[in-house]
Amino acid sequence: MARKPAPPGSDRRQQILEAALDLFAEQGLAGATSKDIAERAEVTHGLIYFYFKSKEDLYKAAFEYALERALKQLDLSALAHSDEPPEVALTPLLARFLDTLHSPTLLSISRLMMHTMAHRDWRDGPLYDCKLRMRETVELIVTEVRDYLDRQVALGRLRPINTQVVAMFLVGGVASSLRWSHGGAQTGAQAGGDPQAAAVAITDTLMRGLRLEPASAPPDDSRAAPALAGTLADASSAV
Amino acid sequence: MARKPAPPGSDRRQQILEAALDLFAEQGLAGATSKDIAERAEVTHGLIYFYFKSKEDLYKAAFEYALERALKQLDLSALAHSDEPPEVALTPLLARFLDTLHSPTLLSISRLMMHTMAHRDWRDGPLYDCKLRMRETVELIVTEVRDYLDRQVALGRLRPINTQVVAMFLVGGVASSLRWSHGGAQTGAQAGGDPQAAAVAITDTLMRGLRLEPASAPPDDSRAAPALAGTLADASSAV
Amino acid sequence: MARKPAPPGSDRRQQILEAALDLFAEQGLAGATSKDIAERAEVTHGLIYFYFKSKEDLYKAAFEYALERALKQLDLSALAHSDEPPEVALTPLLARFLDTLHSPTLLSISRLMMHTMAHRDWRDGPLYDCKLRMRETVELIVTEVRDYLDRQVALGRLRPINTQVVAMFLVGGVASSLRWSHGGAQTGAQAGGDPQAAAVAITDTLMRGLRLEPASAPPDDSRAAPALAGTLADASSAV
Amino acid sequence: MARKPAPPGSDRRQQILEAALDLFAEQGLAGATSKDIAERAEVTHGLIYFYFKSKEDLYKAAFEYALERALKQLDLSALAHSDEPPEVALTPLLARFLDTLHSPTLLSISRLMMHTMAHRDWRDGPLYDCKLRMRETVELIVTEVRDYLDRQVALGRLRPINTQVVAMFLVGGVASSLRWSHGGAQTGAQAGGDPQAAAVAITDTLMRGLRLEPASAPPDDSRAAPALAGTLADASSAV
DNA sequence: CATGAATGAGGATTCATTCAT
DNA sequence: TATGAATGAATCCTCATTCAT
Repeated sequence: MARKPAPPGSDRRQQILEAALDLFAEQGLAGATSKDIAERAEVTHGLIYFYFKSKEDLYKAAFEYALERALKQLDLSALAHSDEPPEVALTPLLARFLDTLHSPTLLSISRLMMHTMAHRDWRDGPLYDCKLRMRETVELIVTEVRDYLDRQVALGRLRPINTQVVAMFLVGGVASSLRWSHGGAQTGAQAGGDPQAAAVAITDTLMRGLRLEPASAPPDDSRAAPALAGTLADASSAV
Repeated sequence: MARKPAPPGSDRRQQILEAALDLFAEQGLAGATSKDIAERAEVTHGLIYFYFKSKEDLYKAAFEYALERALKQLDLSALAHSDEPPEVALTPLLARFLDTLHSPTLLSISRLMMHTMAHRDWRDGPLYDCKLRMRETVELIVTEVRDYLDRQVALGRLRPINTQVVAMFLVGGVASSLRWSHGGAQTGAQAGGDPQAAAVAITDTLMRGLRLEPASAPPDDSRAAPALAGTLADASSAV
Repeated sequence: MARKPAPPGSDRRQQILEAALDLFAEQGLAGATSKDIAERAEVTHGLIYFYFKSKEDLYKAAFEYALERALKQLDLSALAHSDEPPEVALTPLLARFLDTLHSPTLLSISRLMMHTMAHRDWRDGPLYDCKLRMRETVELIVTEVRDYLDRQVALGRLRPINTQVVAMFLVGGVASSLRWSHGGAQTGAQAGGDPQAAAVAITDTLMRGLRLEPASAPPDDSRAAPALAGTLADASSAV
Repeated sequence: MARKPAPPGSDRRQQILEAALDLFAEQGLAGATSKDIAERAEVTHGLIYFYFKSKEDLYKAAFEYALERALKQLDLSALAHSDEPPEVALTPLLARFLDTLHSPTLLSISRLMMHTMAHRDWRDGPLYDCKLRMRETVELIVTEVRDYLDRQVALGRLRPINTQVVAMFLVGGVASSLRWSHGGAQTGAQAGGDPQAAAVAITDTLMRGLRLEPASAPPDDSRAAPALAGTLADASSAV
């Protein structure tokens, strides 16, 4: 008695994935029910188990789906191999990052990832795969940024600071913005602020601190720089 | 059938709270079961409902309990009214912050907060109170830091930058560190890194970017400063 | 784990309703357990919540179901607009009423209604809807009887007595029979008594008191008395 | 740690009984909780089990307590051995009966009895004792009324009708009034009007139907009586 | 492909009852 | 007498999952 013969061009699997993304983002793996997901996808809940092995499986699929979408929108390729100065190469990337995290369409993605991270998961836990995947991705991004910074240092534009630490701090600091916006407000745009402007402000301030400045106080730096290098090296693992 | 007469000196309510904190941190509100909580607290599950109205109520109580514990350990009072330079006043605070977030005893607290934030919660949702409480707390901390920075600016130690933005970035950036550590690893201590050292690195770098430096190139600054001021003003709401 | 594919032609919803009617009748809303209902309906308890929102909802549905069944069996339409004398119009109605109340199939219905009435229910209590429904129904019946009596008075067959009061007493008195039978015995059929005869006895006696009789009719009495004696004898068990 | 030393003159047992009466009346045996009863009695719930073996036991005690109170207020003694005409002996009794059932203080008693009767109870069920007790009591009342009617018949005031049946119908009919008031309304006085007037109307109408009228046929009655006696004997078990 | 009835384990919550104090 | 913390069986209800159609 399969009535609705599936309107041509409709992709039920996609609908389910999209609905799952939203609901898992709102409620987490345990909180979202398969019935609710089916309802939001305008599909009967039995169908979920045609396309996905289990709820857990659906979570993983939704996670992967979200991750890919976010990475595509982020477009790291612009940074790869770039030798442009930060204002040209880095700032737009950060702006896109902030955009990604705050855009209404992708807000659920960042929330989904927060749920994924919040979970304490043992090696055989349901979300463990997702957490591994996430770690990989963060490393990918940080590496890309670090490589860019390395090139800038080589070009003599930045002080020879520990680029790994700076990359992590940069990415982490920007990412944290979503903590406050999600944690605090319901509109997601409450803070209003133009992400573009925020990106400029952040890179500008940080770069100012990293810039290779001939006129800076030599005695202070000579003492600070080595110490800093050491601590940043250690700090890398903490960030 | 009330057998065990409660070993003297034991505080069952406390035990339950502690167990709830751990389990909610690990699994979230929906994922943690009252039975598991009772088991970890070494208490029968019926007793939970003697001390708490519902699982939700227990979550709120655990959240509040955790928040207070974290704030106490953070000890903001050291920063209040301080006119000491950043190395003396700010760095130890950040170090304590990082400590708080990473210390094994308080690791569950930060995870609990991630769960709280990850949740999309409507005005009448179960975790809404917690989210409000969290927002308040973040604001409290940021305000304290901003006030300190304002005083430093007044003393001529820092450029007259938008202190609100800087405070948010500082706090947010540091806080983000727990994202990566929790997101990636299972040991919680994997990143190892001395929080003390990380705090030094972070404040040092940021302060370097903010420092009022007589020797810096006036023409560059005169152009950069206004632009920066403007974007930071806008950015304040975004961070 | 959906095994049994529902024997064709079976109406699970009906089975549940029927079982619920029986058990709520026996034990009341609070006393009957959903597990027992499911068992009696030969259905798994989960299924109850597929067809009904809650136990309370099931109670209401069972109540409505019972009420409709009773009203159909009562068949008030025979009385409506009738100008026949009481022996023809009223007595069969009462007989059917008694039948309804005592028939083994419908015994649970009357018990269910007693439970409903016994409950003290505030405007938002679980059984309030049922009580309203019941009041409506009683009023419906009483009104029908009163209208009939009004017509009889207009035809000069009865004294111009307060027909509302008489209608209520008639209906109430007959209904009370179930109080005693239910209150006392466990077989439900113990009182045995032919409801037909009881109905005759009751209308006969009451009508004798209401009849417009200038001079009591000796010939009528001579015929009535033996009949009365017999019917009252039978009725004794019904009252 | 027995703090409150029980104000002298306070009878905790009584308080509990009273509270139990109210709550069992409102919710039935299963619906009322011991904690609620304790609260209404302004007593801790542990104390209930000092005075009563179990909730069931408390129900029985409350039932007995209520029954005695109702019987006292009914005061059957006025009818016993009375040779007064119905208007003098019977009508006031009915009026008191109606009063008892409707008086706010005793409303809970009648409700408690409805709960008791509504219950389908097997020989070993929790309320079985109460149902037996109730049957006894009804028989007691009916017998008293019947004996009175017998005396009236002997005095030649009433036709030699089956007095048992009449007594049952009288008591049952009157009792039914509470069905409507409890089932329908909250004021208890909605339909009924003045219980006094109702009592008059009822006895008047019934007596009019039973009165010995000069023209009635004696021989028929003499034949009817023996047959009647037999069937009535059976009827007794119905009460 | 799609449906939705059916299952049953599991989870939150209640509550009668006990008992050390 | 009186208290109230503690227990645990029982209850209502949910929900992931299956499968005949």
